[in-house]
Amino acid sequence: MESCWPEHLPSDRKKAIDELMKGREFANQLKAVLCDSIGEDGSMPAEDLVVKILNSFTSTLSILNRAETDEVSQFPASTHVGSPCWDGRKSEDSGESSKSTSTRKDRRGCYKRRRTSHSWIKNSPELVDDGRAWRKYGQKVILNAKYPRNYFRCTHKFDQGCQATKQVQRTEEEPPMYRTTYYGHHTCKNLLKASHLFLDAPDATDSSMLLSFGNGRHHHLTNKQDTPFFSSFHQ
DNA sequence: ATGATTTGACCCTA
DNA sequence: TAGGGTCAAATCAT
Repeated sequence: MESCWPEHLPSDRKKAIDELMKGREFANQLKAVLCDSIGEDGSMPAEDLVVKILNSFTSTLSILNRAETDEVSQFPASTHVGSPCWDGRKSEDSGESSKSTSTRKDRRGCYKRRRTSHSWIKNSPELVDDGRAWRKYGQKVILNAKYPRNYFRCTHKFDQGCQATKQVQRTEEEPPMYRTTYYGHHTCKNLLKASHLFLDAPDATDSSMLLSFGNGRHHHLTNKQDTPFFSSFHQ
């Protein structure tokens, strides 16, 4: 498998940083070129794109630099040994048996600190499809929040080891507002859905970017999965 | 049959 | 200990 990142190779990291700095420099130059050639009408999607690229470079560089100093012990050493580096939870090699309380206890130490990982927030009045395949894995009622928070991970977490997750929470503002907090970057190859977006052919049956927002811990719905979804494409 | 969602329990951090 | 993040069995949808 090509799952684990070469995080323990400082020389590779240096090279990666070097390459990223070069890339950022090139993006800067590209931006300058674009600024020269773009008209005065104010709309410059290309420059917008460049800005995003630059932000991406900058973020990645800061992640790498930070990791060099204080994220050395981000992952428990045991997770690198003989188990998938992205989780290492399934350590019950004794087959099933489970059911006992001891299997739950095995989760000890498996959580990572959220604070140290890179994140960014996106607010939107609608639930917009970001072109990625997400899988909902949890929902929590948050203190002092009117709406529950929804937790998503990348669908390819286990088959490609993609670490990306996101949280979506509706704010209490009058025009409904959805705050999406992204954690980590996608390392998976997931271009199928993205191309679907550009084709603008939602097929009506596969608008898989669906989020649910109940009013609390229990949805007061007639049926369990009657109407718990909002389609991001319905306008 | 397979994959996604729901939801209560578990576990970690502050 | 409370609040929040994650797991995983049960359930639902395709």
